[in-house]
Amino acid sequence: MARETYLPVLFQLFRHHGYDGVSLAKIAEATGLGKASLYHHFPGGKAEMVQETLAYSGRWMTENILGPLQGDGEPLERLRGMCDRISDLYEAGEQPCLLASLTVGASRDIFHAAVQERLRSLVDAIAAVLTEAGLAPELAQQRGEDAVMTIQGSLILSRGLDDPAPFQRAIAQLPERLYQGLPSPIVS
Amino acid sequence: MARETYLPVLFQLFRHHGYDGVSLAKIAEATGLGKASLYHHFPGGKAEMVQETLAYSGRWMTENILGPLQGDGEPLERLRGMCDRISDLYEAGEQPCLLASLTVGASRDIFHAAVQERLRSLVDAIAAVLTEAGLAPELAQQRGEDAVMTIQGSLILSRGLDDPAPFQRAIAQLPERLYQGLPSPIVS
DNA sequence: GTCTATAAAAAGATAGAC
DNA sequence: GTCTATCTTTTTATAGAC
Repeated sequence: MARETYLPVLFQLFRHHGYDGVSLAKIAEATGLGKASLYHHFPGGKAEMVQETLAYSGRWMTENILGPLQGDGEPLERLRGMCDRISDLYEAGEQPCLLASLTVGASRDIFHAAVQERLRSLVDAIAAVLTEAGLAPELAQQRGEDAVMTIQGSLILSRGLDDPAPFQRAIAQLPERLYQGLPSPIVS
Repeated sequence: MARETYLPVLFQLFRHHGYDGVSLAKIAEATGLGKASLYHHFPGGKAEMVQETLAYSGRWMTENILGPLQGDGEPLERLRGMCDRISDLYEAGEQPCLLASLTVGASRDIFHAAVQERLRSLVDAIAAVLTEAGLAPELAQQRGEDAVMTIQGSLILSRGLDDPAPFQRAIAQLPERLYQGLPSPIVS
């Protein structure tokens, strides 16, 4: 089996348990591979597994979020599409965020640069859409940050409360909130 | 030394590294105690240390946040005071949240109920202030949720970006945002 | 590419002296 | 209340057969 086969499993493991919470024994069990086989696919051990998992989720992000955001539909529609994909990624508020989980413990230092770049690229992509829609660049940047903090915060809250409603409501309101003060196209 | 002496140290360790990321060796080093001495103070081991740390931070929360929120000043002033204490707690966006760190890994299952109760009590306390100020209860509840998700999300973002500005801006804007649509008292 | 076996280190936990 | 010493289990990692 090729290593890509195991990336979805690793993704689930690391987003839920973080770096320190995942042992090779757990990975072996979840993948069905022996420990030695894991080292065959990932000679660098757990750190390399996380690196590859980050790259895997980064490809998903680029393809499903960043790409469409730079597309050519109406800006507001692109933001709505983004929220749909965000909801998919986190399964309507039931699943944790890999990036957030990696900011805890030993992994913070190891993967900080990668996490930072991923957060920044999402903030920037949202800001670019809003700028294109006519918002002042500085305000657009702030709203990009608002969007990401809303996603992250609503996930923490929904999972902490065991209630997906706050996440779902926040995501549903997000496009209009980001678009506040901008002319909605083709209202009539 | 009494066990309370070590709670601030444990608080820092667990908020930064979570449950799985903190070993007894680290705790021994940070507290200056031997492992055996730690078991003298906390016979239940690491799990009991986290329990006590949660209780410790809960007392701080009650005294500095929940109590003042139920006080008798102007509602808007109470919300501003809450934001000041929140900023203290997280050192203007530099420090992570214990509750959020405990939602990762093995600790999620163990401490989920405690984390849930803590989040809910903050949401409810904010909602109560807004209801008192004249907001419809359902909307007040949503804004309580918005407040907590903003705090959590801005922390993740600021620490992820290595830039305290998003946290500081979000916290600075929070009281007025929560108060939106309500009459600000004594404007003239 | 996967396995069994094994080694080396770290982590959690306890006994018993002071 | 703190320590040294020790034990057990878990974890990471590797060697080598198939």
